[in-house]
This record gives sequence, structure tokens and C-alpha cells, in this order.
Amino acid sequence: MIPYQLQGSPPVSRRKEDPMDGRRVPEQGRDPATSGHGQGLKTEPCFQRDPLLSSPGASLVSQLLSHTVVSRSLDPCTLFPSSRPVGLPQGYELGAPPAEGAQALALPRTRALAPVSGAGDRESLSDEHLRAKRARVESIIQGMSLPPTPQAPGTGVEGGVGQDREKGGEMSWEGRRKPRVPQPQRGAGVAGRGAPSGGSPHAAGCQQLKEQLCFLEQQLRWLQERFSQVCDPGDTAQPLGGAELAGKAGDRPGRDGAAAARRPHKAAPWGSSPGADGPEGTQEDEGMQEDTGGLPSVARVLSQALKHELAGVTSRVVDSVLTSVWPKAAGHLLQQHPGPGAAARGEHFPAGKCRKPLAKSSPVGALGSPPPEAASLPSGNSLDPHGSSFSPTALRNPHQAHGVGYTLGSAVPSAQEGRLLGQLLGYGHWGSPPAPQRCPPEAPDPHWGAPRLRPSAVRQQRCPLPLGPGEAEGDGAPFTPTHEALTPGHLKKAKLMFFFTRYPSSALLRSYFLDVQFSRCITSQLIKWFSNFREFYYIQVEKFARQALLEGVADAGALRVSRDSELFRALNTHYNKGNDFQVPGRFLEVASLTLREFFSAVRAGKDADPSWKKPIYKIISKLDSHIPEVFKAVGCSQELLRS
DNA sequence: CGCCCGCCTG
DNA sequence: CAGGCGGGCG
Repeated sequence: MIPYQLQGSPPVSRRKEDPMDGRRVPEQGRDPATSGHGQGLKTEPCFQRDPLLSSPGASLVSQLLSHTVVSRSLDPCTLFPSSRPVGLPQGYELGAPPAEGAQALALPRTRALAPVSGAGDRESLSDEHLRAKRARVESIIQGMSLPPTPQAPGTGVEGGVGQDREKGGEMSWEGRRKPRVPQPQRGAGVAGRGAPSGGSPHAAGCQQLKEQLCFLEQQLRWLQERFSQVCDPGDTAQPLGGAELAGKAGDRPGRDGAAAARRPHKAAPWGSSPGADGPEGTQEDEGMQEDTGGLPSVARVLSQALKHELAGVTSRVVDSVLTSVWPKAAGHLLQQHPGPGAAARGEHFPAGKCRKPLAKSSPVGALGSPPPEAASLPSGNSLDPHGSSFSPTALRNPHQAHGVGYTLGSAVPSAQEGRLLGQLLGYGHWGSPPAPQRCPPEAPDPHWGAPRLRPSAVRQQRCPLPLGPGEAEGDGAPFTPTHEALTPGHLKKAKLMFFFTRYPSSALLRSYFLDVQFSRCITSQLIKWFSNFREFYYIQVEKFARQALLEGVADAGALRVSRDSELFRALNTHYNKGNDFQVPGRFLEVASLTLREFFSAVRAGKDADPSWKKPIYKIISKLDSHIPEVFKAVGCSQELLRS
């Protein structure tokens, strides 16, 4: 009726927001060197600016070890007793074969925790092992996340850094990103940049691993958290069906209920009032309360199983990292897997103007470059939503640390890592069989990530340790064909990706949907999807912004999107139905900013201008962050459906 | 001209 | 979500 006429009527045809002039603005975020297209397009070499990477391979490891400022109670020395990073005296078997290497490192830690140095009864030490391994992963991740810090293993710097991290959540969002942004190519005089920019060979791999680890850790904790919620007797009187619960926990009152319980106030729709926040803070490591004698046997079993699996996987991840980060030690083992998988998948690119095989340009890698304009963020208080057990660094880094465009070699981290990580996340099947994989055959990987995504596995109550012969690889062909059309699984994946990127370029899409036979049609569809996602997103945000305004909110800065806010729930249920994915904190920041922008704009009456949203879109378009490589996992799309 | 964005409609 | 449309950009 009216609509049509309005639409056509020239006068003030509604609000004809034109696409932002910076059309390619979105690309900006992807192009580390520039914010437009100015100079460097695919300038691979230039991006290796990450401070951490700028140090020679050897010292890289040193840093990993020396920066071991573990969260509370963990003493670096405990983790790495005699192993002195820098010199690495009697070559602490860092490069030792995977499994063993891990053990070697783990033991000391274990001993520290349990004087019962008895390496015999592993069963009873499982917990310690788990913790130890987790601690190690954390420390490594944290270490990698930390600034270059001149080779000062045990200097006081550590302490300072550590504390800083503690406050990580308080640093302003822009403050965290900004630093690296302005950095031109050739290291300016920035202090931290002192380190030479050597060891670029492993740089790429390292960066990716770092990034993936961060992401991985988040997901792991997420899993654990959810797991414990499921098993927690107190968590509503849900029948201990563990498995089934897991699947629904998300939508159902189960989780939300629990959350609500923790935060009764259920603040205003637009978010919780400042100060009154500390989301997961309370139940911190609910997972830590583990073996509480209270857990029903079934739960206990599940708990144990999960712990064991976690331990194993964690251990492997660590090995993987060490191996990649410190190839020298890894001996021949290392072999810079340029990703045969990548090559193999490259063929998926149809003719036309498809980008070159991932092998080089990797628009993806170029991604994550921190938006220069991030400064525009009015966001005063940056949040780190969950000041909980999460190591702040782990949370704040995945999106900024990756910053520099690494990725020169394989855009795909190496089928191996991809696999491991992917499986950890439950994206179990892999179409990339090639992977020269070094994963120990006995690796329980195949089952990993299953706990929640594949209830059946849990239900069977497989024996804790290794793999349950039951469904070994059995289900489904390991080969994922390249789809001609987009499937529901792809849609789901796209939605999750939206949490990282609102304005993906077609190139990026192509690089993340490797199991799809791209065509103009497919590409358009994907782009359309994101367009739709955006539409929904902006509509929601605007709605809440207006609501906040009506409710008398005065300061835009008070607006915040927390995991408890209605807005978040609205968005989450649309992009993350089932709630089986931990929404990256960064998304909350972006959403918060969007909310504030809308709020301010509306309050200022700018909405009178037909294209008042344009500026906002422009801002938001610059906030895309790098999408975890895991999403490239072939089969990921399919697996997602099952969850 | 193709690509993509955003809006609107179904 | 998908179509269709107008529109800006390279």
C-alpha cells in the first residue's frame, strides 16, 4: 500500500541510505597496510609486524617460556623448572616428539602440585595433569600474547606485564587495538618494536597458531563451562541425561536460568548498568569444582572423560605449537607444512576471477588488520565481559593480536592444525585427507568436540581415556564433497562467522567456504546472507538504542551489550541458535559501539537525515575481525548442523 | 558493466 | 531468507 508509493516517491523516499561511499571500506579491515586500497594490496611481507614475531625464532620460544606469567597461583618456575628459555641449556626436550614432549613439560608441574612425584598412579593424577596442561597452554598463550618485551626472562618486567594483564579488561578497547594500528611499515621508534624482525619463517605459522590457540582456549573453556553446567546437579532439576541436555542447554532455561540466577537483576534491555557487571565472574571456574563428591556417578564419569580428553588434546595442541613455533627443536618433525591441504582445496575455485590459490595472497591473512579508525570509539570502558577465570589475554587477543597480517604461506594453517583445532570444536569431519599429519594415530581427536555436539558419544559413556572404539570414524564419510549449493550447514556457519565479520568480502567468503563450488550465484547468495544478517543486526540495535533513549538513558557510554542483555540475546538467538558457540567478546564490543552510535545519533536527531545510518555503517564496517581459521575446516559446515 | 550495498517486500 | 530495485563505485 503506502509503502510502495513511498518507495517510489522521490520527495523524501523514506531514508534512502546510500551505501557508504567508502564502498570498499569493509575491505579496509582486511588490508592491514592500508585502510582503503591505497598502497598495499596483498603485501604479504609487510605485515609481519607483530612484535612477538619480530624476534628470531629462538628467542620466540624464549619469550614463550619467559612470559609465563600464569594466572593466579601459577608460578612460572613451577612450569618450567630448570628449563631456561634463552639458552635452553641442556636442551630441555622441547622438541621431543609430541606426546612425550608434553609429558616432559607436564611432569614438573605435576610434581609441584602433588609432592607425590609418583609418576605411577596416573589415574589419580589426571586432574593435576589436566590443570597442568591447561596452565601450560594458558601460559603459552599468554606469553605469546604479551608484548615483545626485550629478552628479559626473569626481570621485573614480568611482574608489570602480568599485572597489566590482570587489568586487561579495563584497558580501553581502542587502547588495546590502537597501538599497533598506526604502526607504519618499517618499525618506527616505538619502544616495543626494538626487537629485530627476524624469524619470519615461522612467523606466519606462529601467528596463526597463537590466534588459534586463543580461540581454541575460549572454546574449550566454553565447552567446559557448559559441560559443568550440564552436570551440575544444582542446575535445575534436569534429568541427568547429560547428552540430551547438552544439546538444548542453550535455548532452554537451563543455561539462561543459571545465568539469571547469578544475576537476578536482569538489567535494562540495552544492557546492564555499569558497575553492576561481572558476568561469569561468580561461577568462575565452575568446572574446577569438579569431582565434588556430589556429582552423580554418571556425571562423574562424564566429567572424567571430558577431563581426559581435554588433557590429551591440550597436550597435543601444546606440542603442535611448540613444534611450529620452534621448528629447530622439533627437528625434522617440523617441515613447514605449506599446506598441501590448501593446495588440494584450491581447486575448488572455479575459473573466473577467482583469487589465486590460497597458497599466496591470502586475503584472509590480510584480514584482521586493526582498523585505524578504531579511535572513533567513544567507548570509554572497554569490557572484558567475563572477568572470570578466562585469562584476559586469551580473550582480548584473538581479535587484536592476530592483527598483523601474517599469513604468507598457507592461508590454511596447515591441515594438521586445522584438523586438530577443528575437531576440538567439534567440526569433526575433514575433507582434506592429504594432510601429512603428524597426529599420533592413537589420537582421540576424532571424538573430540563430540561431547556436546554429538550427544550420542557421551551417552555411550565411553571409557574416559582414549577413543571409544564405538564410533571410531565410523559415522559419515570423512570426505566432504564440494557442494554445488549452499546448505543449511553453510548458513549456520555463515551466521557464526558474522560474529567476527559483518562485511566479508567475497574473497574472504571464498576462502572460508572451501567446500563450496563458488560461482557468481553462490557468492551472491553468501553476500546476500550477510547483508540480511546485517540488516537484522542493525535493526535490533537501533531498536534497543531507541528504547534506551526512551527509558531515559542519558549517557551513551552507559550503554553496553553484555551477554546478559536483551539485545545480545536477540542477536545470539539469531546467529547462534542452540547457543553452542561462545560468542567472541569482540562482538560484544562491536555491538556495544553500534548501540552507542545509534543511540547518540538518534538522540541528536540525526535520524532525520535520510542517510543518517551511513556513518554508523561505515564505522562498524571497520570493525571486522579475523575469523578463526577453524572456520575453514572442511566439513565444518556439515558438522555444525549436527550440533 | 559488474559488483555490492542497503532498502523493501513477500 | 530470497527477490527485486535503485544506486555508487571501479
